[in-house]
Amino acid sequence: MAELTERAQTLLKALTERYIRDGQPVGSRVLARDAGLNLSPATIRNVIADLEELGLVRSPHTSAGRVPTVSGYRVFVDTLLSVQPLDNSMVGALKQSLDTTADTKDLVQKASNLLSDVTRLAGIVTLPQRKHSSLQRVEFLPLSEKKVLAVLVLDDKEVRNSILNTARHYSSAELQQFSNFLNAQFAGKDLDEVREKLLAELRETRETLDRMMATALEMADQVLGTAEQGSDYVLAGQTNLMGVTEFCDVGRLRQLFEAFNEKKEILGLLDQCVENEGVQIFIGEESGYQMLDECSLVTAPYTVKGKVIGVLGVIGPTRMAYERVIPIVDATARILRAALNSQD
Amino acid sequence: MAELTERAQTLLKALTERYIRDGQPVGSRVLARDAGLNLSPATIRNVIADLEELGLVRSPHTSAGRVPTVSGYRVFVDTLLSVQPLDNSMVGALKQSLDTTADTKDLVQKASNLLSDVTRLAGIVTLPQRKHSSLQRVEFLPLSEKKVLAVLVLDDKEVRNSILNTARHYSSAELQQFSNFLNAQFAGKDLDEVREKLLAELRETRETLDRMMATALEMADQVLGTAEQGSDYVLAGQTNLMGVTEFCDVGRLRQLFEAFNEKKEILGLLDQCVENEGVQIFIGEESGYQMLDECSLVTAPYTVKGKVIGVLGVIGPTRMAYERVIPIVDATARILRAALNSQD
DNA sequence: CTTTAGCACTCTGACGGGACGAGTGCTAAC
DNA sequence: GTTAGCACTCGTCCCGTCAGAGTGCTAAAG
Repeated sequence: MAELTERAQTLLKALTERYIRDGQPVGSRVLARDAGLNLSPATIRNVIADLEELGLVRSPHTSAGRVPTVSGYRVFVDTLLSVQPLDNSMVGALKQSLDTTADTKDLVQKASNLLSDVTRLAGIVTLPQRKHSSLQRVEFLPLSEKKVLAVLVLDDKEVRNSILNTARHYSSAELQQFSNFLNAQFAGKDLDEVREKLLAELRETRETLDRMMATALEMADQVLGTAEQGSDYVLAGQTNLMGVTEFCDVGRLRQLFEAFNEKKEILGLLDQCVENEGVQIFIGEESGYQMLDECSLVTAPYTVKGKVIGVLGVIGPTRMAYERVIPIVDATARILRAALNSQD
Repeated sequence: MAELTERAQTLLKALTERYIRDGQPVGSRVLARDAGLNLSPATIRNVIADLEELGLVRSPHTSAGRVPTVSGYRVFVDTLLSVQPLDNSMVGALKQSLDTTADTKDLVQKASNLLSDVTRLAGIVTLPQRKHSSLQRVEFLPLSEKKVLAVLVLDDKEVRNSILNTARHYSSAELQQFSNFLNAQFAGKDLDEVREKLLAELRETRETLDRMMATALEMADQVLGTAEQGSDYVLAGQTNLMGVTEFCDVGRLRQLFEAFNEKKEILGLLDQCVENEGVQIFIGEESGYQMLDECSLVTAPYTVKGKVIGVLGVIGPTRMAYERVIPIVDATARILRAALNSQD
């Protein structure tokens, strides 16, 4: 692949940019004017023919211009693209919209909106994976005759409560005891570590027949069960995709939206981006999911305390303005990280 | 309007049903076969001409069949419609999917999914209006140096927490005092009543300079502020609408989806249904919102302890199977009410 | 007076051909 | 290596035609 001549590269770049701009197959004539090289259309045609040979462009039909293929886009984003640095006012604006006072869920929602607003495409942000976060404390409050409210504090920004149905009534004092016991045992530990120890203790304690501890542990187990939600994401700005000419067909659009509802597959795809540091791009069928056929996905992971805990990105047509979208996704990831890490 | 002859009614009914069934303008020939009356197409045409005069049907173009107008639909649903009673197995299935263990938010989400799944249209459920519900208790927990977690228990199913940023650190003991004080004062009272008393006390207490009480009240005020979210709704199954032939145009579809995102207008519409007991129907432009032009909305309010606290319903094309949708909406409202009222 | 048959009329949608424009590939000349 | 010229191929747009569906009207039958 590296044996593309400089000229061929320039032309592929010009062609792709042009096609991204106005969505029409690009002919040799416009390319001659557009590319800056002082060449006649005929020469251009020769070079383009080579590109076609290599599978980087193709023509939709005999006498139309050329359109980048998936490989063409790949080369374009990997080696030809000149990303526009984000101007500072933009960064400021982004930062401002993600004020740090909100809780995690809010932040994620806002980040998603932000991405979709700024790119005019669909924004997607996974909820932070909390299984590696530590348990700060647990509280139990009596709610009614046979209901107990469990409050799980994960960190400064993340609190979850769940309602437990109990076999009998528990008094405030009893519950307080439970809380104290559990906090002494588990506070500060990782959630999955807690889970593990919990099960071990549960087995052991059953044998020693310490009713109170057993109950406390069972309760804790229940809470963790409900708290350990599967991963999920927040999507925003799907309607933006309806403006895109590629999806003028309702059938296509429907497929896409149904994929969004399914979540499983999209999540699988997003999971692949977790390892990769920095911006990652899936173009069209590269994703392996054919409902994202004419879509590209631009993602970046975000971290808390150095650990990657989620992914955010933008979904749009393959024909999207990568040079604009990439820095935006990148910046948003950094800003979200900053917002999540701020401990004020 | 009541001066429709029996025959005209029968024909309008047959025509509407037929049109709902297959979406094509209905001609006199099919109507002659379909309506059960033993009349020739020619006779039918005369009657239909009268209906057109009355504005109940219209033809899309000169030599097409007829289509019901909004007024036509109105007459149809108000006086001609024979709603199918829901068979019991269906009711059972509905009940089952709304198990009562979930919390309010979950229930609402599930109800919405249910509506959309069963009707194959879009389901919509407003979140319960909680401003008339009573405050069961308040708890404050220290979270970190200058953060306090406030837990607001509204009732057995509804717990909210919010994180307060405080001016200085408060100890567990202090916070416990606050909780006790507030619970003594306000537990069991309506939320807006609490709010009112709170403001009054706040003024008074400032003068007496009781620092502790003042702080407690201020905190409570903050919590109430965050807890009193504006009304909102949960929508499900929008993708179902993409299968509907009426919305084959992406532009239309987009308008509709953007209206869903706006929420304000839809909420305004739903609010109108709160007063009305039982199922209410908006057909097409009747709603007054032109983004719902070719849509109908079938709603029913749901209650808790006798008070209407929300609305649920279905959004679909005017050409929807009312006789099926109406009982489903009705039943779902009852089932949701049962689920919300169960106090086990 | 109501119902019906017959008929002319109108409109839509599908099909097909011709003109046009865009763009290519090839060849031969620079 | 580059370019101009030219024949060729498609896709699109614009009719004109034709069949089908359904109407409105009129005149006859019940």
